[in-house]
Amino acid sequence: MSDEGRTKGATETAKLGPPAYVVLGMVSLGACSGYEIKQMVELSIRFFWTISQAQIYPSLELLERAGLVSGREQPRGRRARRVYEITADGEAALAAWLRADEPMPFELRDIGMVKLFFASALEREDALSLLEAVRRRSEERVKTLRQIESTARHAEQEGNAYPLVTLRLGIEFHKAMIDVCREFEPQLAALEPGQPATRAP
Amino acid sequence: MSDEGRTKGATETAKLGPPAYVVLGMVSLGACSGYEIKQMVELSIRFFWTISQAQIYPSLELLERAGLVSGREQPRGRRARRVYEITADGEAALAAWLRADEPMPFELRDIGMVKLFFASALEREDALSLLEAVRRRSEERVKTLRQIESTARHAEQEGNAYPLVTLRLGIEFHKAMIDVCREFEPQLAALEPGQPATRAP
DNA sequence: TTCTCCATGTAAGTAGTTACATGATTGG
DNA sequence: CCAATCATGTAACTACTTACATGGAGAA
Repeated sequence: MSDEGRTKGATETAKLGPPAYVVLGMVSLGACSGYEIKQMVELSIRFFWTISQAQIYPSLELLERAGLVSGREQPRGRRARRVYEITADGEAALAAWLRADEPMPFELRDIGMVKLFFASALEREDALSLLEAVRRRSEERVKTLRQIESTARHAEQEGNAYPLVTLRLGIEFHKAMIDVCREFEPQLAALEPGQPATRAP
Repeated sequence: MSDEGRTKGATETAKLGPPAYVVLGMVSLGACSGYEIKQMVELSIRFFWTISQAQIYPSLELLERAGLVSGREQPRGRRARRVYEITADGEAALAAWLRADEPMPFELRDIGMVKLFFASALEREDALSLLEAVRRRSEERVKTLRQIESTARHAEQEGNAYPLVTLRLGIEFHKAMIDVCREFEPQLAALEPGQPATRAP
C-alpha cells in the first residue's frame, strides 16, 4: 500500500472505480475530450468493456479533482470544448492500478450460452438453429475484429503492441467457439427430425 | 403504467426478463425450490450467467402469477419450503423464448483485458506479469471447468447433451486465451529489462 | 451446544443505462 | 438548408447486489 504521496490525490485515488480508470487510460493514450474518449472506447475496448457517455463527464471531473488529469477550456469556434491531459500523478495512479493484484474476474453474461444450456426443451431442428445462431454470432464478431486488425497493427508499428494482444485474444476465443459449434452441429443434425433435442436415458 | 394485467398468460409473458427465464429453465430441469435453483445455477451456468438469491424468489412469484410454474407448500418437518413445477404454459413459454430470434449480445466485461490494453503505461516486467496473470486466470478457469466435466458427461449420458456443449465452449475459449498469452509472453520477455513496455516508433 | 446447511424474504444501496436537453459546426 | 457530427450535461430509471433478518434441521 503506497500511502506515501499524501496529496489529496492519494486519498481520492483509492475510491476510483474501473470506469474512471478506463477514462484515465484513454486520456493517457491521447484522447482529449469526453466526446473523443467515448469514440475511442467504441473503436477499441468496446468488446470487453463499455462505458456510456453519462459516466464519462462525471469521471473526468472526479479525475481532475483528484489531480490525475488537468483540463482546460479549448473551444472550437463558438462550440464549448474541454480538453484534458494526464498528469504525472495520473500516470502513477494508472500504473499503480495496472500493477495492483486485485482479483480480475472474467465476467461473461451471455444469453446465447444460457439458451444453449436449456436447449433440451427444444425440438432437434430448433436446437440446431440455436447452435448455428451462436456460431454465426461468433463468425460475425471475428469478421468485425479482423476489420479492426489494421488499426491495431498500426498501433503496434508505432510501439504499442497491447491493443493487438487484446484483439488477438478476442479473435481466438471466438474462433474457438466456432470450432466447438461446428463439432456439435453434425451430431445434432444426425438425430431424427422432429425428435426432442435430448436422447432417451 | 401497469395495465392491471387481466389477460394473464400472454401479456405477462412478454415482460419477463432473462432472470425469470433462467429461473423457469432451472425449474424445467427439475430444480424445486428457490434454494435449489440458486445452487443449480452455481453448479452449472454461473460462468456465463449469475443470479442472486434476491432475484429468485420474486421471479418465482412472477412466474407463478403468469401461470408458467405452479407452486405448493411442501415443508420439510417444521421448516417452510415451497416447491415448484413447470406447467404446460411454462414449457411453451420457455421454448418460445429459446426460439425467439432476438439479438443475443455476447456481453463480456473484463478488467483483465482492459488492463492489458493499457499495459503500455507499464514497464516491461510489470506488463509481463499482467499478461501472465491473465493467462493464469484462464488456466485456473479451465481447471475448474474440467472438474465439472464429469457432471456434464453424466447429464449427456442421461440424454441432455447441452450442458456439455456450453462447458466445452467455456473450456475451449479459455484454452484459446492461454495460447495467445503464451504466444506474446516470449516476445515481451525478449525486450530489455526495465524498458517501458512499448517499443520506440 | 454450536456449527453448517436448508430455506425464505426484504431493505437499502450501487452501478449503470436510456433518454432527454441544448446548441455549434461542417459538408453535401 | 438539412443532416450528420461535434460536444456537453443531467434526470429518471432499471437491474442487480449486498447485507441483513429469521429460523428449523441435522450432525459433531
